[in-house]
Amino acid sequence: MEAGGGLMAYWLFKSEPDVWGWPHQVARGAAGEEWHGVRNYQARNNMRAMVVGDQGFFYHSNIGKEIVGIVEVCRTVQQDSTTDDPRWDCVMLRAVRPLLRAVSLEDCKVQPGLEKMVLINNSRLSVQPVTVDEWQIICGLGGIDP
DNA sequence: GCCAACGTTGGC
DNA sequence: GCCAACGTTGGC
Repeated sequence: MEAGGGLMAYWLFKSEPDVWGWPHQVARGAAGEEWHGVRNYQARNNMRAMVVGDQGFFYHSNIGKEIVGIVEVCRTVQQDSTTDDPRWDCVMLRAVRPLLRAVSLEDCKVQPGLEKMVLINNSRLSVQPVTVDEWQIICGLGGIDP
């Protein structure tokens, strides 16, 4: 699997918008920003599986509880610069585009085809996989082409 | 602000 | 390796 060639993978990244929200991410521009601070093995392992070019939803937890934009992995994992603990590393993400309409957690819960979303069934996982079908459904709800 | 769910830690 | 205690997340 490689950027531009192999299979595209999809993900979802959660952040509390008062700490790090979509506007912060957009302000970083093409340079992107480390998705640091993850201290959970499952979330970290998901990041380890990412390649440059993978796409992700940007979700606002706690405040809003909605998917607001699309990000792209622009650097594969390396040590999380906010800790010396070698267990934790992170990818770099850049904002790609906003959804035309935010897609809320509630929208996802009632939408046929999203019953198995990790967002709904494992709400505490901060970096989670999204299936192609889920990606397409949510892009549709968000008013953009997948 | 509450609390259920879940992940991590550390004593044994 | 088990499991009780503890801390955190995040929806409500």
